[in-house]
Amino acid sequence: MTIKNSNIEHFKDTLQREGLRLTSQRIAILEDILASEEHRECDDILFSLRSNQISVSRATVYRTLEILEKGGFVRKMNIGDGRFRYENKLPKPHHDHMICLECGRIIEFVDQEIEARQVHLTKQHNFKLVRHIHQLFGICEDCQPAAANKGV
Amino acid sequence: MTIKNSNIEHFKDTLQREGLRLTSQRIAILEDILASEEHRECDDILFSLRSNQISVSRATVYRTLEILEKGGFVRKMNIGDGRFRYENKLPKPHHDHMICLECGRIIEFVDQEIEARQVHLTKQHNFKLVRHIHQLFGICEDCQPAAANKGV
DNA sequence: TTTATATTGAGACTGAGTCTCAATAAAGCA
DNA sequence: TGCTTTATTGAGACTCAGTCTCAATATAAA
Repeated sequence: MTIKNSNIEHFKDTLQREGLRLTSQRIAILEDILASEEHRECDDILFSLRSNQISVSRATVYRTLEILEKGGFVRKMNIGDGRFRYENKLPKPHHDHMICLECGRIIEFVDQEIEARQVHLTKQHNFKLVRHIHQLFGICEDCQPAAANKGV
Repeated sequence: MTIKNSNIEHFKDTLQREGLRLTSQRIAILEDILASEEHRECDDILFSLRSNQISVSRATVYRTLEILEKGGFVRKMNIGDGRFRYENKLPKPHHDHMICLECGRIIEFVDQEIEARQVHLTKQHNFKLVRHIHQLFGICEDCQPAAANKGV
């Protein structure tokens, strides 16, 4: 069985457990997300589907993204510009993001020391850690000459 | 000179440097923010002003918040719910936030090891760090019994 | 004062995301 | 296979935070 098919099977199980139905739209959206490594917003996914001659409504994309997020297939993230982005979460271990302020490029990172400090700090406050966001904003390698010319 | 007055003076300088005018609305908004230690959204500030019989339009609050943010008087933050919050930044050293998913309470924290690791990680990627967001979401001490009853 | 122009307020507008509801399509069952 | 129940879909109305417009007003400098 291919990885893709095993994901579809896993999705099927998730839906069944929740009393939800397996529809062609839901499968198309999941497949589109599995095929991308980007951090996309809803409309990016919608247009990607359309470019493959798959017509799904915006409402259905939002609804399906919610199911996929709850099921752990997708990670919903917010880089502070007021819009949400979604990334394929399936084969990936936990990571955080560096975000280039010039070009929007996203670099993933993970650091065990930081993870450990977070646990330590929350314990100090008797705070039960559920999840976290850690985003480093700056200028990526490729944009540094350009940014310097603009006086950043 | 009081701390409050020195802040107003500082604000006056900032405005002058930018060719902006000192208006009663701008002073009222700055004073309201200086008087609060909370992480508030625009409307909270607006209603706080109104409760002091100060009438300012929403547009002016947004416009002034932008000036205050650029001038380093205010920190604009996003806790992932699609709305922006503003906090008085003046007397405060840098810090990050733990956010209670139950009650919305915000606990400030700072950790030098994490700060150092961030610098280290960005250097590895030749990424020029400008600012960062680090938010720990979970259940605060006070909400843990309540959350347990709800099966969280 | 007078003048030039920055600022304000009211409300129109924008855009991401949600909701509504009639039409459609899964899924279980006979 | 066809029938029935009910979850899902699509289109577009709606919401809500935040932005923009523009005439009226207020500031600052002369």
